[in-house]
Amino acid sequence: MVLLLHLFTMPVKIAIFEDNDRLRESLAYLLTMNNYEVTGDYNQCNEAANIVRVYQPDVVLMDIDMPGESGIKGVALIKEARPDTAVIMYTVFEDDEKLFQCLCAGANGYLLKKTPPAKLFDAIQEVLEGGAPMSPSIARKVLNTFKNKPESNNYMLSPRETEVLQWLIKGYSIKIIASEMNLAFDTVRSHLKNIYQKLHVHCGKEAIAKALNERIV
Amino acid sequence: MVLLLHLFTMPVKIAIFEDNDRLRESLAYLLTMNNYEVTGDYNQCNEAANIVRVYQPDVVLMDIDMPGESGIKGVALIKEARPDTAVIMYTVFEDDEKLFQCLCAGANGYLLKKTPPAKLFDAIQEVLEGGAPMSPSIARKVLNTFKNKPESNNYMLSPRETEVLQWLIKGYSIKIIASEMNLAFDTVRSHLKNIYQKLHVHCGKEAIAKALNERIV
DNA sequence: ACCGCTATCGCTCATTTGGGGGGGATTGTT
DNA sequence: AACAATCCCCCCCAAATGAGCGATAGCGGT
Repeated sequence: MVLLLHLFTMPVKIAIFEDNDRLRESLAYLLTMNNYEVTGDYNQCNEAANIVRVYQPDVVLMDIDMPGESGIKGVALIKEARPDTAVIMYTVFEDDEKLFQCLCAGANGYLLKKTPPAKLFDAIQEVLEGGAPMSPSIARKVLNTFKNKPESNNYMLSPRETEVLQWLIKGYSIKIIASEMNLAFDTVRSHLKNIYQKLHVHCGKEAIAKALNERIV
Repeated sequence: MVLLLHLFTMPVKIAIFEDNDRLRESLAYLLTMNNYEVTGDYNQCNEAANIVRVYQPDVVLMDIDMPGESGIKGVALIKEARPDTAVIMYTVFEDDEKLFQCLCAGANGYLLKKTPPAKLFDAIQEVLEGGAPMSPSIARKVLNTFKNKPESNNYMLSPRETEVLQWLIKGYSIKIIASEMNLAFDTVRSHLKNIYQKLHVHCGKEAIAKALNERIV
């Protein structure tokens, strides 16, 4: 509701970071023609923090490959300077490495450059409404990170062993675990020995690493 | 390309799992009227595995709250029986718990029931193209899981200490780390001592737990 | 030239841990 | 009744580890 009012009273302010001059100017033109206010377009993002502080754009379109600081760093700068600014990545890269670096830096959306203009407008609208516009292949990658590996879980830990493991992965020592669970010191060790066997590891550190990486918790 | 051909030759097959009779029938009607082939609509998903094996739907719309097995279990069943079937959750729930359980089970999309029909068709199209349609608020939740906590990292570990820590979180022993890094046993121990101080922990297990949970790696 | 920091290595000592035994109690299955 | 699985407890020993000392060498900043 508030948002719609806002849209009627003043145009959406957008900043563009993109080092390809032609593309950047095309984008600015396209957005301006569609009643967006382009507060500025830049061919590098070294000054991104100051720019968003001064012009307070609602949305930023951010390329990744630019001279100077990369767009990934750019997102971080912007999110630190003005968290309310929504940042949509706009890039040709679709490798996991760059994608997840951007997401970790706080990007609100991730569009591939092959996105048609109509979808671009949709995306801007969506991010303004609190969404997270992503190109289909990107969204798929993101969801896939949640899928469990099928083989990972079944180590047939008994309930009690699972419980001990949960204390272990908090970094607690045997002695502490024993007192937390109201067990004898040697009982906990006994459980641990069985856990190590079932996980095919030979010390607590390996067990913690394996448990946390394969989410057996 | 292949996909478009497919669309022209035969309608998209859809199965619906939804325990609200009125809603389920409305959906089936709506889809049928728009040239989709509804292979079946069901008020519970206990037999989901067999159903998708027999009718081989391209897309499944899956509710969560149903009598018998929950829709979350339903996704898992379907994905195990026929991974090629795209499953779109269609539910009123937007709590993190259920959301991430569905994603872990392998859901390909997640729509809230307040989604207007037009968007529903868009979503079906998107999932067929290999995307991951999500309601805006859901997509935002998903992206937020990637954002780093800002305060977490800066423990001022030196480059060398970081390197030692990276070996440590793989579960390696001091002796192994020393040989991997071509260092003396006591040097590694020395680094570890400093790491423990900087991380405010007092043993390797705690360090591993902290490093993995706060992604200092 | 001095200082601080890091990286490297060394030495003790007490504690923790892993690996190997063993046994008894309970429960559910065959 | 026999059996397997789980849970609980105990002992011993060798290795790994944490904590406390100290030392040298290099490197950059003042």
